[in-house]
Amino acid sequence: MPATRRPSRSDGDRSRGTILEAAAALATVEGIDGLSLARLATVTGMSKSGVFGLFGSKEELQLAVVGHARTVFVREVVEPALTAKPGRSQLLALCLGYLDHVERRDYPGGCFFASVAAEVGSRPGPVRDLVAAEHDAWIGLLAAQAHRAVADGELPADCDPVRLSGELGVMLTGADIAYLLHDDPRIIDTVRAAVATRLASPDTEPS
Amino acid sequence: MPATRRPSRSDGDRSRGTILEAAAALATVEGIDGLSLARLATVTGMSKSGVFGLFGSKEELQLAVVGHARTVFVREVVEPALTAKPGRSQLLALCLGYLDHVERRDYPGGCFFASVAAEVGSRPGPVRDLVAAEHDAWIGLLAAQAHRAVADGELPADCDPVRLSGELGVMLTGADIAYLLHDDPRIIDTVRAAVATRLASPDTEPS
DNA sequence: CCTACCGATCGGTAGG
DNA sequence: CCTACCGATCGGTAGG
Repeated sequence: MPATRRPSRSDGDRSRGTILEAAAALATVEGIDGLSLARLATVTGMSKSGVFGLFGSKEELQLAVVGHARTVFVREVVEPALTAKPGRSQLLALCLGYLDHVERRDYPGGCFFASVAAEVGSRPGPVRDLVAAEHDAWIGLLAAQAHRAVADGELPADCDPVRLSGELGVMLTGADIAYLLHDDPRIIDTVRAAVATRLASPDTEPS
Repeated sequence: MPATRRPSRSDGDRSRGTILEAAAALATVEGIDGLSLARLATVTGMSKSGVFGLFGSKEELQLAVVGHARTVFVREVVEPALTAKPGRSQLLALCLGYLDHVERRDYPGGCFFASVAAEVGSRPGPVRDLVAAEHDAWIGLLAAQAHRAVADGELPADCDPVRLSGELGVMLTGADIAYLLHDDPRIIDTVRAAVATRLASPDTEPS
């Protein structure tokens, strides 16, 4: 049993991870289209064509960056909320976890998906499609807990889980962008309170 | 009295206007940093250095584009709402006017300020500062009507106009981005209903 | 306002 | 993974 490192995690894998971590953070500031192979090479100490070779094209790099950001989002926002009781509590924990993630500045440009969604939302292509799919998955997570909360009587029976989750998602994305623009934590607190209120009072919206 | 055109609006003024109109629309899709003098020259039929000369630098062009977008925003969103009765009605009209503006796709990339705020929010500089100032002015407009609504008894006395306007601003920005990403008008309808509900029910938020 | 040009940087390729 | 290179495009300048 030699002490040499296991081949199961190659240098290439490690390089990929290093690049993706730097790229995801950079993308929240410069945009996912503003990523440059040369800059990533400099940051990670590789050659430009070395970075290129690991991904095959800039678009493949961008798709890999979105996948990496998803992993981070699950770890930083979703998983901590899973300890809360399913239903209203977990729904609230997911929303507050998102706002904590933004306020913590896990990425310098706030929430990766809010930032990139605003950038690629009006630019059709595989990157937009993947970002939209991940966003749907996130809203679906909120909707599932909203549904459970209604089923358990924690929210009014006439509350539409899909509309409620859409409304919450909109508030969270908006909070991220307003926070970036002003660097003022009061807007995060305002949205924390608004989310809590929304989940405490009956859903009296007209259809 | 010769029939020749008045000198009060020079060719340069007209060229500026043509460029700014194209640039504002382009910026909502490609980003305000993605604007290129060469592309704007092609679109407007000028030479690249002709465009450059009218503004002096790319940054000056960007600042002029933000100013133009402000004019459009006032014309498309603010002014139509001013016919509504000051207070709760005008506050609602401003919010619904914003959502109409987004759904109408006055710009291909939705609301200019939401798009550009997400882009430059984490990038310090004059462009960010100007965008932030215009955003503040918009929220201030909402806050003034919220204040009036409270004073007139149209909203509960314990409703904080600043928090309410921040909350509304967040919902509107979030709606814009979600609509871009999915091209689904249902999210706009959901937010229309949420805004109406928010302005109809008491402000029961904890401080 | 134009043509013609500058140095820098881009994504990607050749060849190893 | 590397060096060396490609054609294209960038913001900006010179000179008129």
